[in-house]
Amino acid sequence: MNDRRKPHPFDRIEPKWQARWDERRQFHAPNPGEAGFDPARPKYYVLDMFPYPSGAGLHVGHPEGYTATDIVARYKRFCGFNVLHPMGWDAFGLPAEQYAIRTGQHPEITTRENIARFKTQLKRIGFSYDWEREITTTDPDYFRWTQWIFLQIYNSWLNPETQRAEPISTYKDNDPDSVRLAYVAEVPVNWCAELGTVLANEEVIDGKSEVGGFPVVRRPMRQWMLRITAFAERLIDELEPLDWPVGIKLLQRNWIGKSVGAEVRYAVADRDEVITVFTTRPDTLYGGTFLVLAPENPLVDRLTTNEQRAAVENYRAQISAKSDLERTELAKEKSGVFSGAFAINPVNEKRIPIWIADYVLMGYGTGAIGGVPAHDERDLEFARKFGLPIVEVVEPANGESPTGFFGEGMAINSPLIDGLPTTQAKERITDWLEERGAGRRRINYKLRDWLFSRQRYWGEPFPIVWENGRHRSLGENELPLVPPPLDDFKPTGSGEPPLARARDWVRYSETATRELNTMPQWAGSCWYYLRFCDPRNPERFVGVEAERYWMNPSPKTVAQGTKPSTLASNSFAPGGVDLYVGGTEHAVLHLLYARFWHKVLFDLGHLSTNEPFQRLVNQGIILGEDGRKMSKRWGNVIDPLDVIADYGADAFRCYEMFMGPLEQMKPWSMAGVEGLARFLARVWRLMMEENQAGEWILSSALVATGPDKAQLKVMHATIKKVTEDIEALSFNTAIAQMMIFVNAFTAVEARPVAALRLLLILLNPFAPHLASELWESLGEKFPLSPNEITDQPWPEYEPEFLVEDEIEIVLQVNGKVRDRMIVPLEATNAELEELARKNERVREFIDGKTVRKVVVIPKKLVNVVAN
RNA sequence: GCCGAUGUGGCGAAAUGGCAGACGCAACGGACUUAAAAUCCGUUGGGCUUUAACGGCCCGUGCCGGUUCGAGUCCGGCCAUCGGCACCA
Repeated sequence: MNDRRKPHPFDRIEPKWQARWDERRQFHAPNPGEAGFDPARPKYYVLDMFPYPSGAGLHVGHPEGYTATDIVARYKRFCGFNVLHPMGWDAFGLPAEQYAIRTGQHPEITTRENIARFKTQLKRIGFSYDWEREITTTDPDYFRWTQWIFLQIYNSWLNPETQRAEPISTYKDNDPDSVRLAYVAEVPVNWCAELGTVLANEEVIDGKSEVGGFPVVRRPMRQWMLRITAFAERLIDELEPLDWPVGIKLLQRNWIGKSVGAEVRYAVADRDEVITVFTTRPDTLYGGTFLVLAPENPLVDRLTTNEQRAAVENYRAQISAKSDLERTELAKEKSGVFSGAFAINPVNEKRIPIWIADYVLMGYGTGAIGGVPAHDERDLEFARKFGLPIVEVVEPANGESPTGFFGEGMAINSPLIDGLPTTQAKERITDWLEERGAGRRRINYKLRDWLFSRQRYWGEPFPIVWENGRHRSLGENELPLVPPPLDDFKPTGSGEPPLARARDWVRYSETATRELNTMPQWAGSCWYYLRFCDPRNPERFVGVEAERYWMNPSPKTVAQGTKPSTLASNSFAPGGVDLYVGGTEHAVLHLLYARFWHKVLFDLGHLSTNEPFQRLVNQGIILGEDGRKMSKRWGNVIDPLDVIADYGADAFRCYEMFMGPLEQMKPWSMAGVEGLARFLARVWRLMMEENQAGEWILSSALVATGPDKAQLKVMHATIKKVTEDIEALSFNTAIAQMMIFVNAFTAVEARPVAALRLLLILLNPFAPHLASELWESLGEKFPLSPNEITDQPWPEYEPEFLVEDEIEIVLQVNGKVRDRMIVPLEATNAELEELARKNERVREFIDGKTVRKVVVIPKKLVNVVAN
């Protein structure tokens, strides 16, 4: 590789332009009110999911999305937009803390080093970030506002009347702590002993921690929770108008998991107790032959009869000993125990047994269900195992057996609703329940409240103190609350967070102590896109004017016709980041959490839009050359800097985009990079040649004369294709078109400078160093004022150059291509048919047959149908 | 099990229902060179066919069927791979 002559001097020109861009503050986007701000320009906010600066550095997967957004950013600047294109660091996180535990090196040092490495890599790729807006979530100037936002959440509640978050002061009942959007609860949590911390459900995969793969067990602990469930409905509804991939919307909807149904109250026989269950099929109530409680349900203690107590306790002990993993692994076989108690089915007054089984989850619904074995797969399995009665109450339309039919049909054996189809039966029976106070309509969500505390050192401390067993918030003037210095970052092992070691820090006053938990890593990434709008503001998390400017659609963009929303809601205010690109791994959690925080801040009047990200695109994973996922284990990880050393940043960027559609998973190919390097070298040699001393000088083939007709056609076809493809993020085909352009101009001896200049503008977003350098070189001999590529407008194509005088018409017989002919553009359909019928090849194939029909598609083809 | 995405040459991939395989990689041939590299020009889905020559014919977009003058594209049914969820009542 090294002994090969470099095809063009990228190693010289790339650092040159990168330095120049820095000196000129080329990509700094001025805010309203700042010097250089031009209110006439529309804005465009294009954002990458900012990385966690790991010790391993970037691999070629990261820059795929970054290159895509960089192309869009540079393109939009040519189009006259004021472009916000920032980058920063999601720097709190477990790896730095674990490294600190192993080595004693403070996570701050590790983090700083990792950031430096990442930044070097990103700069070497030539991304046009506004580095003056760089932010780091571990910086006190940043996390003071993370803490401030937490206090906003802590000090508000969701008013059920308005369905909007309001200051807690508007809550008039006597226990505000019971409705705060941030609250403390004793909840069964995922405790990971190895990591010494609790984890969110989402961070637990198959009963093991997502980080490290350590075992996780359920255990009740006192934790901070965020009331995201209060926003479940809005998180579903307001997803609708967003320009996101349908698959991601679906993933979010499924995660929230809305179920519409009814709550049914069962009186317990001979006891003053009531069991409430949730069902989506109230129409099957007559088929309910038993109730099942989750083992953790507190009712179990009160209902179990003395005869059954030993058996029940034994069962509960078995269940609690199981990890979540075992519980799901053993899910194939139903287990359970009879409580000894009975309930009364409200629709028919029948006594039905109350069972306890772990297939009923405490965390969903009411932790109790009505067993309808005929029409629920799980209940059927359970009933068969324990010999419980099966009553059929829904008849399928196709005449199959009702038992084991789980779909919708017609109600039978149900006096109140017999003969009704399921939908109506549900309505009727729910009305009946509501009239008698035996139940009511109810919507349930799979989404749980967000477990927000972690027992870690390397995270944002909670701005909370405890006094007399109660929590209260710090004042805003006490922020940022910086973590205390520590030497020992290890978990204490008891579940008490490492911050407990900082005795002096913990003591807030004579009578008050600080909260010891820290926030999860998600916290910093929930609002970073807002801070980018105004990253140095010392007064506010984001300035009012900056937020309004960057987060709302430009008037021009709106005029261009964003579709009016179908959503008629008082909480609807369209806008947000114009383009957000990142991996699918954040399809659910990060996006859901960020949307939640955004809505709280919007409701409280701190923001002007109700959603953070208007348009979302997921880039696909880049696999190793062996087709496997890139990982240290397979030794197939590729470092961008190695690629750049051999082929240059421009070739790297172009290859990343040429590999295939952005959203698709695709394997890396070094030979492919070489191909793109060759393409760029061909561009270089269109304009440059070597003199006898081996120096690059302007090519003698360059001419000041205008391009000819054929050349104009290629030029305008390329403008059209590249422009449309960038808008559609189809970068691979945009590059293919530029290759066609280059191939066309390689073949000619006299190359019009105007055509080459056009190419350089179109190529600039993809290969900015090369395009800038060549543009500058052309200016030496062919002066232009102003002679700066970035001062050029994006070219517009003229359709007149694309139309031809003559066009090729395909001739088909029975749908098969048999010949083609060149005809004048203005040829009529009748003339085309006439020519087709006379065509020798066509006649050959219709010979001896009868022409049934002739299909003429103007400017395209003639199809003669004959048999 | 449920939901979603994807299936096109040796490889990465293109194709508003209208010439399948643009563009690139790899391979092969040629020019330049003492030679190689680099560069430039050409060939390259499969099969069949004495085509003097420009060639010609058939098949081909995971499989089966349908709609249509015409299907990679639309519809129905399968199969395979990948991803997500997974006792959510």
